[in-house]
Amino acid sequence: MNHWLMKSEPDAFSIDDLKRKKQEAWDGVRNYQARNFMRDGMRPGDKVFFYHSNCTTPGIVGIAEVATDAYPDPSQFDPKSKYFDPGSSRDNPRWTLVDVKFVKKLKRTISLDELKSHDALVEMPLLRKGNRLSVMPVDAADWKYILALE
DNA sequence: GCCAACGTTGGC
DNA sequence: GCCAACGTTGGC
Repeated sequence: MNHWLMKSEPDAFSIDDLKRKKQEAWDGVRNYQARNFMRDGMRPGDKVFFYHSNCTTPGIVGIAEVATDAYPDPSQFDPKSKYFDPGSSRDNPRWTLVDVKFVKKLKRTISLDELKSHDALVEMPLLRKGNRLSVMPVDAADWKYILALE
């Protein structure tokens, strides 16, 4: 069982959107490293920190769960989608995704500022300088530590 | 809105 | 294979 962190801009798709829809295909990831984590690392049942980025208080706002194995991201084939990738084909899809389902909202946002204030977490990919990955692994120990902050 | 950091593209 | 140009991310 692996643990993950996935970023979303709440204006585009928030934890409340996931709560309402219960499950969602995590489309639009167009970064190879993030894709590889979803394709090669994620398994149904893995737990995910849902992170709000690009907002007033960036931070972890909830828990989700990987609901499917990886499969091709349909948006890459749709010329009308902003995620359309003319370099990809149905025979050989470039981008994959997983479905993610809602587990719960945290009682409060564990903000990026707060995470940064814990020496125990400085090695987290999320807190490393310049990291822009939208999908990344979380150590089991860090996962427990952060959950205990809630 | 700014800009640092970083990934991708494409000319050579 | 190098690297400049460009686009995107995301905190601030």
